[in-house]
Formats: sequence, C-alpha cells, structure tokens
Amino acid sequence: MYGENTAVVRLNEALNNAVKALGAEDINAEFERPKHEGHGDRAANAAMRLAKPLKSKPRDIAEKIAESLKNEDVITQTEIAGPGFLNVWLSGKFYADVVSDVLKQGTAYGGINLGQNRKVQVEFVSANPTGPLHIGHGRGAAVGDSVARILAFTGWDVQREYYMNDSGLQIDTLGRSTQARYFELLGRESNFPENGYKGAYIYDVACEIIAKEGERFLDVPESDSLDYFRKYAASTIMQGIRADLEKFRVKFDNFFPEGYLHENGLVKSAMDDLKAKGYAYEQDGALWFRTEDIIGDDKDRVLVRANGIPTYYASDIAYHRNKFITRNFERVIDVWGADHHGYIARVKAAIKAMGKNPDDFIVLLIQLVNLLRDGKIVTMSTRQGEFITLSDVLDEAGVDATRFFFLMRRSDSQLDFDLDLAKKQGSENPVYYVQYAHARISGILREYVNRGGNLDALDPENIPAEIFGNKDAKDLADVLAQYPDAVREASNDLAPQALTGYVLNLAGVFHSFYNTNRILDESDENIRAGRLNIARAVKLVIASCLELLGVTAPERM
RNA sequence: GCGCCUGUAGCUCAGCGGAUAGAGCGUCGGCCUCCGGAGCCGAAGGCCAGGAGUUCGAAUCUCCUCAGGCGCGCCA
Repeated sequence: MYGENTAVVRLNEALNNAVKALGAEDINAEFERPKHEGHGDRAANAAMRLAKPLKSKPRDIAEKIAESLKNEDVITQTEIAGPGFLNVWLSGKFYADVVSDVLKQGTAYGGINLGQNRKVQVEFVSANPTGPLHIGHGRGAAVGDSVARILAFTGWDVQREYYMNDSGLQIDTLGRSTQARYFELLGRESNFPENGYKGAYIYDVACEIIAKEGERFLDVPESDSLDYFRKYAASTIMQGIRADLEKFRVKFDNFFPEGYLHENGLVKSAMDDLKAKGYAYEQDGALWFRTEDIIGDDKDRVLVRANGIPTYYASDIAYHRNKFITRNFERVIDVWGADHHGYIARVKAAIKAMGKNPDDFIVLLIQLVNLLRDGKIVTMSTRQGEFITLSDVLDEAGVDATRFFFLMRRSDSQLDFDLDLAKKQGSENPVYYVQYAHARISGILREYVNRGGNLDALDPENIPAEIFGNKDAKDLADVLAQYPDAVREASNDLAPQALTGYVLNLAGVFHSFYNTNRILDESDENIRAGRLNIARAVKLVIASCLELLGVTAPERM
C-alpha cells in the first residue's frame, strides 16, 4: 500500500501466506517489535490467535508457521517462545530495504490512504469575537490544525472551518461595553454593563472609534448607535483573531458566520423538520426537543424560547444539519473546550434525528491549559480581562515551542504549559531536542558537500547490510520503519501526540546512532554512503513528522 | 442526585489485550585530539489509586469503592 514501508509489508505478507497455508481464515497477522531484547527482532502472536479456530496447540502452529518462513531471505533465525510467540531475527538486508524504501518514497512516506478521499470537516477554535485568543484557544488551534494536516496526509478530503458566533447576547454585551468605554474616554458618564468585558483591549477599540468617527455618537441615543459599536467591535476583534491565527500558522478554508443560518432560514427549516418528524413539540409557549426519548437525557431541551428567539442549541442543530446534509461531509469533527462536554450527547441526538449516524460526529475535547510562570499557575478570566493572550505566549516562547507543547499531551487531559521551559533553548526543551537532530543532519550533509561530495549522486540502494550489525543503526532503521504506524495511529485516533512521541523517539535514537557511527570520517566509501543515506532518511522523516505538527524543521539553529 | 474525564517513578506524562511497565525532567556517576556537546552512556527510582470479575494473558476490558477536575439554564 502507498505510504507503507514495503520492506515491512513484504515481511507481513510472508507471515500471512504462512497462516493461509495452514488453512486458517485470514486473520491479518502482523509482526510486532517485541519490547524485550532476546525476543528477536520481530514477534508474532498469530499462533495464539489461531489456536481456537484451528483447534490446535499454539506452539505447534507456531512451529508450522516458522517452517514456511524458512525461505524468506530477510529472516535469519526463528524461535518459538512462551505460550506460542513466534520470534524471528532479521538480516541486515531487511534494514537496508527499510531505509532505501524511505528514500525512494520521499515526502510521500507514511502517507497511507486511510480516508479514500472521503470528505471530512474539522471545525476548531470558533472563539466568539469578544476578546483576543488566549492560550486555551491556542491549544484547540494547535490540535485542530494538526489533526487536519494528519487527515489530509492520510487521504481524507479535509475542510477546516471556523464557526463565527457573531450575533446574540455576547456580541450585544461586547457592543455595550465598547460604547461605555467610548463615553468614558470622552468624559461622559457611562454605565458599564454588569457582565461587560473589562479587558484593556476594549479601550483600544473605543479609541479607534473616536479616531474614526469623532464625538458624533455623544448626542445620539445610545440605542441608536449600539448596532454600530456591536459590529465595529466584533469585526475589529475578529481581525485580531485572524492575525493571531496567522501568526500561529493556523489556516482556515472557511469562516462560517452564525448569522448565515438565521438569514437564510436554516434554523427555521431545521426546526420544521424536527416537528415534522415528531421530535419536537410545543409547550408553555416554547418549542422542545425530545432528547429524553432520543438519548435518555434527564429532560427535554428548549429549541425556541417562549419569546420566539431560538436557543444556541437550535442554531447548532441547523449548523450541523448544514454540515452533514447540505455540504455532505461524511465525518464531522468539532474541537471544543472541555467545559462543553455535556453538550456532545445533545448534538448527537440531533444528528440521530436528522437520520445520520452519530458516530460520524466526533468531538475532540480540549482540556484546560494551566500557564505556569516561575512554577506558579497564572489565573485567567476573559470577562475580568485578566489573561495571557496566545499572542503574548507566541512572542515569548515562539510558535514552534508553543505548538509542540500543546501537542505533546493527549488533548483530553489537562496540560501545564511551563512558559519558562518552553523558552529554554536547551536539551530540557523537547522541541529543540528534535529540531537539533534535524539541524545536525543538515550540518553533516552540508559538510559532506563542502568536502566535495555530491548528494544527488548518492544511490539510495547503496546501504551495505553490515552497517546494521551496529545496534544503534538497527534501532534507527526500526524506528524509521514504524513511521507509517505512528501516522496511522495519529489519524485513526485523531491524536497528534502519537507523532510528538514518535519524533522525540526518532531524534533520540538518531543522536545515539550519531555517537557510535562515524559518517563522514568513515574510510569505507560504501559504508559512508550507507550511513549518509540513513541520515538523509531520518532527516526526511523528522521533517515530515514536524510538518504534520506544524513545527518547522530548521537547517541550522 | 445524574453524567463525562482523570488517578502509572520525586515531578510532568506515554503505553489502552501480549512475554521482564517506558520516556523526559530532577538526582548521582562517566564521555569532546573526532562529521554540530542544543549531544551521548550508565545508575538509583514502580503492589500501574484500592477491590472483585472476564481471559491462556489485564496498567489496558467489565463492575464496585475512594480521590481530583468538569458539566447538568427558555446562557453561549
């Protein structure tokens, strides 16, 4: 398969052919890397899985499989161990094949086609334009962006969307907060809304309005100018958000305004559809959704209030109907803050009600980020205007470190973001550790050219098998062989941390290899070429992996 | 009260059905006549919160208990 390592695929094919030769069903057997030395280079548990269907002892089955693997030229030795593990030892040629396959596939390596060009949407960040992005949004941005990159790399047709909640109560409050600051700055008495946004950025917006419009709003009734303040503040803040996203190297294909749903009657038609299907009913003047029946919710939920204004839930139903039905996405992934988790079941209920499979709707919950400075947690609140913005963190720690830190942990567990550590340009900082490996290889390749070498003339097939008599060389090839598995895991589980973990491991094993294997100083020309090829393959995979994380792979540091 | 997430080395966390549970940081001890020392090697450090099940086999699956976080609005 495209993107897989062909050396690994061939080995597994041999195993499956051996299994089929026993008359067993296809169990899709695979060799795995045993955790412990002494258990061979690869191990298979196929015999144990076949024991029941074949009504035979695992060790006897393993014996037979070993017999049919005898002719494989990359297998040098087999062993039956424990309850029925089949352990095999591999020749240097196998590892050479692994590495040259990486070089031949180049940047396509690891890009297995899991999506089959199916349409998937990743909706993330979607912060209301009521204030600048803070680090919690940053984590969601890093995760959403990386997941989108991973899905695209693995054959999905991906759209990245930002849902702009640009109407409603919050924007109203934003407008009134800005208006109050406008009056305040012009020396008039103002009544700042009780739940207003107290951040200093509101003053900035008010200043802009003064510069642009002067004092002309002083003498008109507040209710007449409110709309202007609302729109101006929201669009200014949205521009700031877009600028922050750009700075963070996060791109969107589409910004979807909530207002579109109302203006085009999509909320109404979604409600009509629910009513027609009997999922919604009227009571006490409001429209209710039968979530109790559909998903066993504690109670039914309100869709349209007694005052005729639809709830946020109603627009969300219309929005997801638009995603699944109008725009025809096969899978919809939403990245939400963890405090919304109680809401997942309700949206799934709506998806069920519209006749789609709730399993195709996946929510990635982003847990809280604690920002640590000097080892202490910095507290934040958007309303109170006490927070550290994403932009501040990027200025201090840099885009690469910030992204890498956000992606190191699974998103559904809380994260302590240690600002002091992220700023350190040293070995304690994992992102530098990885980037250093890439820069170091680049340095070696530059030096090779300096000494008169020609990289284009290097034959990717020229990797002498004897190189892999060295344990570090063998380990390194092994890690290269695992890249497609890491990508598969990251794609299937929507888990970028599988890749941060992988690339940290790859960098570490490369550093070990570097310390025991001279490259340019090696006198044997073929071995030198072989080691150069290994280094090139490592460089390629590090760069590929970092690209999926949205982190740069520097040539020098 | 109901529901979701999390309890793994001193700290931060991987591992989520396989054979002796891993990494980084921190601690201690080594390694530059040498291609990038932003590096490497080694040591110490664990009843995988507790209990009961399922399985040939459990940190991993199920149930219960305990602890921490979060959510249960005609808010968004």
